[in-house]
Amino acid sequence: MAGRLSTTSNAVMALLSFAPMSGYQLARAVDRSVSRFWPISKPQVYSELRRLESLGFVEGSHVAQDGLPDKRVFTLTPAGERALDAWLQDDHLDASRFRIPVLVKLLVAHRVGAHEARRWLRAYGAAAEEQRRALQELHDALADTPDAAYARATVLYGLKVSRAVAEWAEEVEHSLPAAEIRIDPRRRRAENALRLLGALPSRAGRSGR
Amino acid sequence: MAGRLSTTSNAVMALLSFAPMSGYQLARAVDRSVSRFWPISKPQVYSELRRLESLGFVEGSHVAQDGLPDKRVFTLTPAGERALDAWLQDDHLDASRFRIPVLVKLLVAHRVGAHEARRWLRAYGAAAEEQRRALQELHDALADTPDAAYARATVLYGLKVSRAVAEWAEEVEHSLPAAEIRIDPRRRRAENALRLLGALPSRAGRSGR
DNA sequence: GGAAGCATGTAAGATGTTACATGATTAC
DNA sequence: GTAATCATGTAACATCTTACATGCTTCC
Repeated sequence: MAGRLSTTSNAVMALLSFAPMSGYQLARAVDRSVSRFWPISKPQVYSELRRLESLGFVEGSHVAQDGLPDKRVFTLTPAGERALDAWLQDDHLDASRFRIPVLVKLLVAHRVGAHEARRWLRAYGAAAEEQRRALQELHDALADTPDAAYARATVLYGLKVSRAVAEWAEEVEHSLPAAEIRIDPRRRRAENALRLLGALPSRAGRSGR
Repeated sequence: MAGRLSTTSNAVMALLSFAPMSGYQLARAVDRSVSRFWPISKPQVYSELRRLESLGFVEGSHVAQDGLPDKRVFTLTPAGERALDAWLQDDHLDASRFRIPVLVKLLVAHRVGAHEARRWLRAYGAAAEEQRRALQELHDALADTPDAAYARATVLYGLKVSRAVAEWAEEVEHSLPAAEIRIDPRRRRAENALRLLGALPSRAGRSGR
């Protein structure tokens, strides 16, 4: 068992644990389920299937269809089930990753001024709010399906995070310095900012959020 | 100007806008600043520098040191500054990406049972709480540096998100079905779950959170 | 005076995305 | 009867990570 499987591989096996599927169907299932917190593109699904097949964790069988293109339907093998369960039981998992471009922009917002920064925040906050609304709806819709307990928990995660993000945008928008000199404050402030960065702690052995 | 620059490239330029740096210094600066919301590994920093140099956005100059290895110090060129500002002003930016392995596990938690799921949630919640605490400290430390307004805002983001996540873990941990049959409930429940997935909305043209 | 760590970087490979291909079926 | 969309997938490329290399300097 050399070389541990990625979260992506395991996500694919997780979906196949529900039912055998073709690559195309799998990609669609990803879209409706894990993509919210673990996106996998369609070609990526196919290459994971190739990898998993070569490991003996899934098994494809050719199915001719009429009217539609032939397909290969993949089934999780017993070895695949074991690998999936081993992953579930493994305590040492990858940390979550958050990548948020607005924050990168914000770190150099002095280049464009507070007015522009407020525009970003409004737009970003509105998107978060819209997201929150959609997830709230989904969460409510799942409320009376007891079998959906775990799925609902994942929705609740997104719901709480988007709420926090919307709040953040609103709060920061209003706390930004009201007026700001725009006529080349860059150099001076940049140097201050740099000194600041030096003072920030390193995240060398960081534990994921 | 064919082929837009990635957020990563722009993040590198953003840091260079503070001061010229070698690849090594840059990688360290990344670690202390943007890595929290936009991680960039060291080799990635070097390859971005090569790319940016070939585009004329940064310029490297050889510096001999004594005691230490020689280095190349990179400076943002005027064209680089323009590219950075163009990116800042561009409204159509990449969406944020969240990748959260626990949620993948949670979607198939019926395979291991609620007891185990609660363990995951406790561990994940504790990590989030620890993160929150560290960020709170950092946020407080920045409170009386007016120049740090934007940096503080980025810290506040992480702070609010980790607080939301810790809350979520706690709440879900306590709302999970108290007892659960573990003796192969898989197949039956799996089919239910699959039907459920089919009912979930697709995220085809999703707007980032 | 050996081990650990710093400062500088590269090579190789894994992971992930954008764009394309193809034939049927449905929508208007 | 043409345009869009579905169902199936592949090719080419971009991004990012893990592991390695090298010589100094500091620590104990």
